[in-house]
Amino acid sequence: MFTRSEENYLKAIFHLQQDAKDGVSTNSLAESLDTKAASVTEMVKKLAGKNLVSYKKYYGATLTEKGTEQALKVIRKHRLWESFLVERLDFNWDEVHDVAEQLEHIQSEKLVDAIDKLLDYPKADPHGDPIPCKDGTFPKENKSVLSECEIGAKGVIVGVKDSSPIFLKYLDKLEIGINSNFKINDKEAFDAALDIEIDGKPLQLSAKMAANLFVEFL
Amino acid sequence: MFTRSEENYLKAIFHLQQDAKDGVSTNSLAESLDTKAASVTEMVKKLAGKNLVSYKKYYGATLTEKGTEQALKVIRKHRLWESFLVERLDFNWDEVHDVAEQLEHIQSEKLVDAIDKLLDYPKADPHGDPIPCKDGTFPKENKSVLSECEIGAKGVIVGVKDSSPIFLKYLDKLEIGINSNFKINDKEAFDAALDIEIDGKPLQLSAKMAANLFVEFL
DNA sequence: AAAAATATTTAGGGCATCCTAACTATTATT
DNA sequence: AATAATAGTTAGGATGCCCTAAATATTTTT
Repeated sequence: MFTRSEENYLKAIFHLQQDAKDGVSTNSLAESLDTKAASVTEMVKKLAGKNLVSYKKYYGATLTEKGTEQALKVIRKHRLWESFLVERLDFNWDEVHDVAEQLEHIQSEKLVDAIDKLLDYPKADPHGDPIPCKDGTFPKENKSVLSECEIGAKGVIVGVKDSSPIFLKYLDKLEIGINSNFKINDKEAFDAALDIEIDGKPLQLSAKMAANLFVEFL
Repeated sequence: MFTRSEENYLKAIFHLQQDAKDGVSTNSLAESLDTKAASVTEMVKKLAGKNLVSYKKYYGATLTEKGTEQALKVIRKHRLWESFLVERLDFNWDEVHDVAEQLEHIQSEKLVDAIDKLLDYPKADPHGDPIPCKDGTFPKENKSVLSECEIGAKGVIVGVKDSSPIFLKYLDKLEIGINSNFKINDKEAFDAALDIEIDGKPLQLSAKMAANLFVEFL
């Protein structure tokens, strides 16, 4: 139906759209796809021709409904495969991304659905990112950023904002993971570091760390 | 490491090499890859340049050791994925081929090995084809073609020669599958049809059917 | 062994995706 | 508002893999 390249562009546009409210810029797409602006312009035109994005010269691209649908299918596959790798094949959460980037392009609805069923319809991937439902809707989420929580807040880590291996491995080292319990004891006035307990163990978390952890309250 | 197209060529050459003892012809490759002879010539030259096949103009192609190794890796992946689809995702044996054709190109040794382990190191895929070991050797096989067995022979179906959905579905209809027991009661002089019992149920199998079933004796 | 049939290769293009370099539009600075 | 800086587009070319048509080699037939 769509080429691998087209799917990658749609996915990238979808993700960049989440932050920036206007059209996704050529340069940001080029950076996120590790390609050059000229290639992006070309592809975006092609996608516009297929009614997957709407595109106005010099003003960036936005996914159409059709494009969003397709992007979500790819993201769904990516996150389901990541879940499968961790849940069933004992991959660590910092080593699933590249493989999932390949697996997300496998064309077989039957296969995705079977993986979904095998995992008992998971709501989130190993990084806590929500897995789109078949119909393109997202499961309801209710998460906050740890750095924005009040002193005294208690809850559970439910996701990471940054999924880079370097961050994930650091969390492993600190024994912080999805489902870890936390309680914020204090926040340093100087650098906004948190005095926090994770699964009962007290430690300090830098503001940058805390800004990349999603939590839910108990 | 290698492109999808290169991998497909290597695999096709490997399979065609099994029958024909001299080099694999341009035309047979073109047919089996559903492409044109001119494209084959071009690609075979490219593969020869990479030392994956040895090629003499007008006399066909043969895999080098390096090419064989690579072909076996792809075949291993294909057969492991087919096994996974049937064993863990409840695919039927007639619907795994196309998906496995995609999955076989996923680049991740860790992934293949994990699937292998998950399935407890299977020796054969759902069609009874042997799964190459990691080191490129094949598990020992000891199978015969049903049509060449003697009257009175007893044993177990262990594989199919033809894996086309049309044949596989027909076998399903007749309730013949891998591990079915058989006993040859008679062979018709006229058309070599077999009077046979499959799992105790007597039926007639045409010579053509019998020629596409592999068996092992008890 | 010459002619006919078949198989293979070469020549010349096409399409998808990428690239660099040159040009143009938009945005930021003064 | 003019100029400088930045972002985006266009032009032209490269690569990988495919194609058709024409040329050539091999094999089969007579």
